[in-house]
Amino acid sequence: MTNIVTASTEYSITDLCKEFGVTTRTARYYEDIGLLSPSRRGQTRVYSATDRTRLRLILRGKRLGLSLEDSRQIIDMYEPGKTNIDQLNSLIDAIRQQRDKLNQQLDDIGNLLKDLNKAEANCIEALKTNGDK
Amino acid sequence: MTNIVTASTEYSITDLCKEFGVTTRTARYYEDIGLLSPSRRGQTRVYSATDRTRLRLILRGKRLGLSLEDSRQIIDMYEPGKTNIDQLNSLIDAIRQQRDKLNQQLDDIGNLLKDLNKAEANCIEALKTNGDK
DNA sequence: GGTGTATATTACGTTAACGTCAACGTAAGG
DNA sequence: CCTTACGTTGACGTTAACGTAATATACACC
Repeated sequence: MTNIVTASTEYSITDLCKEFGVTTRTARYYEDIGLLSPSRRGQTRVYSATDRTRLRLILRGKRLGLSLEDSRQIIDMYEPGKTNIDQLNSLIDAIRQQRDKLNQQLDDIGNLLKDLNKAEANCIEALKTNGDK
Repeated sequence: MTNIVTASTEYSITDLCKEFGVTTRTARYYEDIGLLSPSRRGQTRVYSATDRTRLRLILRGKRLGLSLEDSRQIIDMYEPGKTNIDQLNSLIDAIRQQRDKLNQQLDDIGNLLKDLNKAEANCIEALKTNGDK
């Protein structure tokens, strides 16, 4: 696999996908919608460390329930390219909105964790009293 | 709206939906798939405090990116009805899995918040240097 | 030289979670 | 009595995010 000559940091599509537990279809789909843009050796896709990072960020977003468009927006925040003042301001706005969502999630997770603890305690209690039969 | 005679804690579909910012279609859909089961006054749905709570939990789940099936599972954890030992054990297992997911999310949120802070700092910096023009 | 194994493109299929009509019933108000 | 507001049940439509199958190319191995 991993070519020896150009070994710097390149990944075949299957290697990269195996690493992250996604299918090749997924990687190609992300390319279709412009979330990834690996270079090509002939026809074959060659993924760089940058591509890998982007995929990692996308999947992190998915674990948080973000849409691919949300992830795209967030990833774009890292390499702004924005020069216009209006763009910068709306970017800051977007950042704050995402942060608000995340803080709401933090709150929700805290509550849900409490609920789960109670539920677990109930189960364990039920198991004890049930063990007496 | 809110009937005066039976005012204990009842909600019409529109009232409940307005409160949570969802459409009536959503509430009816949740009923279709068995996530809500309001009582009826004639044909008309009457939502109780319990129904309200369930809706609240569903929406909390959504904010965390859970599927409706995940939310159903979690809500079922609160009123176990489980009597069988095997059921109790698999329930505990489910609880732990959900908790693992939540801890992963906590980790992800922490990292993402850091990233957003950096991005914001970059923006503000760019605004300063841009302001000199 | 056949037999895999990885790659590609194209294209139709699928699932969740609703949106969006349409068509109708009913109770209240002017 | 007519309108307005809110309620009901269908039922087809829609979007995101892939799954899946068909077909074709290229390279390694025995």
